[in-house]
Amino acid sequence: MTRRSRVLTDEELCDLKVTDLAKVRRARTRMKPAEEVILLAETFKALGDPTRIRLVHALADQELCVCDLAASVGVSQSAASHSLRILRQLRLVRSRREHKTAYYRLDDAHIERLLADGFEHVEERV
Amino acid sequence: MTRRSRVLTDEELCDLKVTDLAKVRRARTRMKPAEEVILLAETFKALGDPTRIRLVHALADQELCVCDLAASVGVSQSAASHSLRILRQLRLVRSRREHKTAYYRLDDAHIERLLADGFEHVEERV
DNA sequence: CGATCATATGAACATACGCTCATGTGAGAG
DNA sequence: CTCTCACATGAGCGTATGTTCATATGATCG
Repeated sequence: MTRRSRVLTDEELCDLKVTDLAKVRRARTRMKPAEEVILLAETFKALGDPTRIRLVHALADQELCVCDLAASVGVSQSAASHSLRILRQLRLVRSRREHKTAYYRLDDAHIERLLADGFEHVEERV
Repeated sequence: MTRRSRVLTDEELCDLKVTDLAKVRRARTRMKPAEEVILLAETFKALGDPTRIRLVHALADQELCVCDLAASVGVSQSAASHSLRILRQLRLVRSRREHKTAYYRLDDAHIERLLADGFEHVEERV
């Protein structure tokens, strides 16, 4: 999903100049494993779209079915469904079926906090 | 930067079926203004890339200059500089100049929390 | 069975993205 | 002044993204 984002090999890294080797070593030691970094990037990327922000924000308050979500955020049913699939694959939302209807809600409490932190950050910029 | 993400007009919305009008009204009332939503989407999109996640994570710990950042996250100086500009434009990082060197650090404490929340979320998925 | 409803999915299109490569800029050193 | 250093930026590339349109799925009803 996310670009392969190749990290330079050690050999290629030798071409890069460094001014403070201790700091670089420290940063590289602390670095999270590639798998986690990539998964987190995919998660943020999933939230990096106004429609999906609106979907998640709408679900922070109440459970909604697909057609009500589409109407709430102002996109077609198809567009809502495509976006919800992306959010579902990244465990940002989950759905349950009741008869013919699929009800969506946030997957866990982290998501709401992530969104709230984000809004808090942008609201400082008026 | 982020796609225009047009929200359907009221007229187009009439074509959408709704199962619970009260819930839809509630969601639409609670919805954040478009400007904030778009800015937040741009912010998450900026974090939606492994290289920029690594840059921000490296800066959570210490101030670093561009060449040390490039070496820390394993990309070329040019790629690091391009990515840093995006993070700077969204007020995720800020830089100061000292002689010929540009030192970067996180712009505020929110960013570190946003990243920590994100890692906490993905770490639950092993 | 066939018809309908709510949702999911595939193809296709225009646009956006992240990297590399080449070059620009501005401060310091000689 | 020229040269170098650390960084910034523009062009161009292959690829990824978000939407629409058309169609598929799967449950419910007559």
